[in-house]
Amino acid sequence: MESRYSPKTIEPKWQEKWEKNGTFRHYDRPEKFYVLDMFPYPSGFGLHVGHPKGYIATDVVARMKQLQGYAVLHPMGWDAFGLPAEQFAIKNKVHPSVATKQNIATYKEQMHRIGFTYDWDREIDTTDPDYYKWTQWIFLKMWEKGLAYESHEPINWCPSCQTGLANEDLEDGACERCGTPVEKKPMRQWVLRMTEYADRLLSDLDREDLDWEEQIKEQQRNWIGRSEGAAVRFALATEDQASVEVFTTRLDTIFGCTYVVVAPEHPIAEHQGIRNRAEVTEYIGKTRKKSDLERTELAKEKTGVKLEGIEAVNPFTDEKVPVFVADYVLGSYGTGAVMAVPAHDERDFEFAKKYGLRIVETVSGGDPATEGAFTDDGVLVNSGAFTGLSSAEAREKMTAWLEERGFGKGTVKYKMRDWTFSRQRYWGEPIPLIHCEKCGVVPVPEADLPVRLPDVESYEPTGTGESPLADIDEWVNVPCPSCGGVGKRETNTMPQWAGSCWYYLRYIDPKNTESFVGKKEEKRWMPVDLYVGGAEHATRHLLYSRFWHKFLFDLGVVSTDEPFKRLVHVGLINASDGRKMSKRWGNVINPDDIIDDFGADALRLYEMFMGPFTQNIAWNTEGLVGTRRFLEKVWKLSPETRDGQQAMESRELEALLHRTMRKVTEDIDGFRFNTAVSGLMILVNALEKESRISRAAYETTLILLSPFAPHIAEELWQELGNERSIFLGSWPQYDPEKLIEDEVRIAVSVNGKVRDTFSVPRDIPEEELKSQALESENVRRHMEGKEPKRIVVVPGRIVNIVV
RNA sequence: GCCCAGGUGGCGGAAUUGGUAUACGCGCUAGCUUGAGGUGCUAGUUCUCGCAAGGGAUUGGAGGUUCGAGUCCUCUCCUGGGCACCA
Repeated sequence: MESRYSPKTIEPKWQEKWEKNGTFRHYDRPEKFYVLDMFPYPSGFGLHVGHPKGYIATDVVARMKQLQGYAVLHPMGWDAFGLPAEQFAIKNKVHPSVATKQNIATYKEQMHRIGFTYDWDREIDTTDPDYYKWTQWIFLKMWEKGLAYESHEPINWCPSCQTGLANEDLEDGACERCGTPVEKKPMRQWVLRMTEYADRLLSDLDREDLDWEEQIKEQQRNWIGRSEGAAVRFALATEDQASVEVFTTRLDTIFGCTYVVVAPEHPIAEHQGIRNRAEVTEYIGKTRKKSDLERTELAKEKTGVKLEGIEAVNPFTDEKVPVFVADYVLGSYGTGAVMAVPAHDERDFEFAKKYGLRIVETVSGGDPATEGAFTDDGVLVNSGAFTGLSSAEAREKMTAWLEERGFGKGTVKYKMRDWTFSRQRYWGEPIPLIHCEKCGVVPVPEADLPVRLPDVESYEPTGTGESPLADIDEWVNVPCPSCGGVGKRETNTMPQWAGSCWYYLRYIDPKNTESFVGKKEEKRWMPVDLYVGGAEHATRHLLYSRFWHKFLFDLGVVSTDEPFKRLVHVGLINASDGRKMSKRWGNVINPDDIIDDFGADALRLYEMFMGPFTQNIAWNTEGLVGTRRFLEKVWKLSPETRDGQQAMESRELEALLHRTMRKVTEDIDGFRFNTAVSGLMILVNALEKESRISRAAYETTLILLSPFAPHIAEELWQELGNERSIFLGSWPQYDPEKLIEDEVRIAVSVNGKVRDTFSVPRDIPEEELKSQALESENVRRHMEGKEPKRIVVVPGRIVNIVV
């Protein structure tokens, strides 16, 4: 065989054969392995070389797992609802589904060329009514259980996208999509009670069978933001016996509370007893107009207004303290009111200085007069009966004291908010509810699902808090399913993240019309054994889907309470200039071009070899030369060596072969693809130097290579005369006995510095090793005639002579 | 400010977990091959002194533990990511 290595011919050939023969659909094997990628949003720009990195990794794993005998489920689909398709529709007056279909076709074609093992019979598309029917169904279940509620609280509003946003959709107080600063806007919206699950979302992160990277778990912990503290009721010194409940994590400092602050949204700011009403109203009006960004970043200078005529009573001291309204207190966290302790809180300290308020030290350790607030724990002073206790003891005793007297109780608060779930846009799942004048909110009956997205004249957002759907009278006006009276459909749609909350369940049983997933199928495949995707989803998709999954678990329709057993995040591939790959910078590299020049196998190998998988890395097309050269080397390995004779490997080469079996297996399992590839390179370099290789060794090498470079491996495999696919063979298992080499290289060091090395038989006695070490000329020179004080021998490694 | 991750050749990066630092690959240098290209082949390549043998230095920096430290401990500097007036 003298043919040249031509990926252009062999790659499409095998892709087609695998697909036709169902090479990767062996679902009846006893042991299952479910390996999942975060499915992409099919944008109009197509894939760049960064996108497939994670897909290649899961494909490598999927291929190895299949060779190891598992039934492997490896599906792909499209998270296709979202703003870009809608914006494209507005501009070009085509239905978003048209552009979406085109984009999906492009993505799919690009993916095909890379040679993935996806089962396209299980392909799903979140915008398909047969799919979103079940997204709507799950929403209705949540509504039934009281987890979806209508709210009129001010929400994040992006004036450019003209839609409400969830907290998770913000980046530094701006819209994550378009960068426009977000405003607070009171608006009717649907909200999911995610906080109900906060404690479980947090504590289950510590489950031992949840094999997630610490980094991602930590991000979720921070996002959920659990604080233990106390809610304390401060009575108001007013006639109506009103009170303000504050939340604090530092109850131990309460004797130093010299005022109380409420957020501008707090109802007490409307209290009748306020004498400077005009001033307060003006202040609140001003803060309302500020964006979150302004309220945080720019408001370094704290502002506030004293509520004249209102005083709060500290339950511990019976002392009356003034009450302020100030926007450094957030209405959306805790109780929207805090007890201010300037001596032990930096924010309160700053505010107190500005407004000339008293500063009372109650924890020793600092000096408020000279050093500012002392925020550490310490020993209590000026704290009545609690003086002398440590902060921790005091918190415990003071909480008990509160609870006995009914002034408050120990509480836990979370930073995470409920999920603002409605969008005032077109291209999303319609929320399947009907507003009836008589019955209120009525769910669309299950039999009437899906509620399909109707065609509209204009996709333009209305900006009124309703979606463009509101203009379609014949769609909006429906009889109430409950009383038959006049009803109007809910016109808000679900957010981009809805469809991805449960898609991994649909792959398991994608054609089921009776249920979102069959019970038997669900039990067979869940949980997902390996999930790979971008770290940017740590506090969004990965939180949302855990929330939905736990809900489905409580509902009894799924059998696991965590969806993803093992999670690994993929490091980004940036452009060679270090920036993100983007149309905007003109630095995008298309995988099609790389495949044209180097082949899919070279691309796959390179992306795995570039560097540690989870790390961000800059693209470098020059590097592909190396993986292409490597494949050429593999290609040439065959002619001289496949002579049908029973060649025998040297003990040394055999050891290398078995070490490589172990290395490649363990490295793939551990996501150390870069070192797995380098191990393969070392093996091939060694084989290249041999005049003859046994068929067994050659086949083993091909199998080890096959997950990374499947096309060339399959081609060479079948060149050998094998008729079944290489991927229907079995993964090699190393023999621990053969890992060990007979000869070992020993280093000799004098005082820790290596002075010589020599080879000895592995089981040489220690004494002999010592004497051989002392014979070395160079070693003796460095001993300078001195007697060894001590000789440390590490068998098989090193002899260190101490003089 | 808080929480993660990480600093190793010209570059991407290895290092059996305390035992020969710089594997593997890119690039570079020299040579071969080709009409010409390089996605071909051979040799060399941490820096530094030396013709060589060999010496010295070196894993962001400073200390420490140890026969022995990239790896462990203390302090410190820098980079990337996340959170951030969360009481």
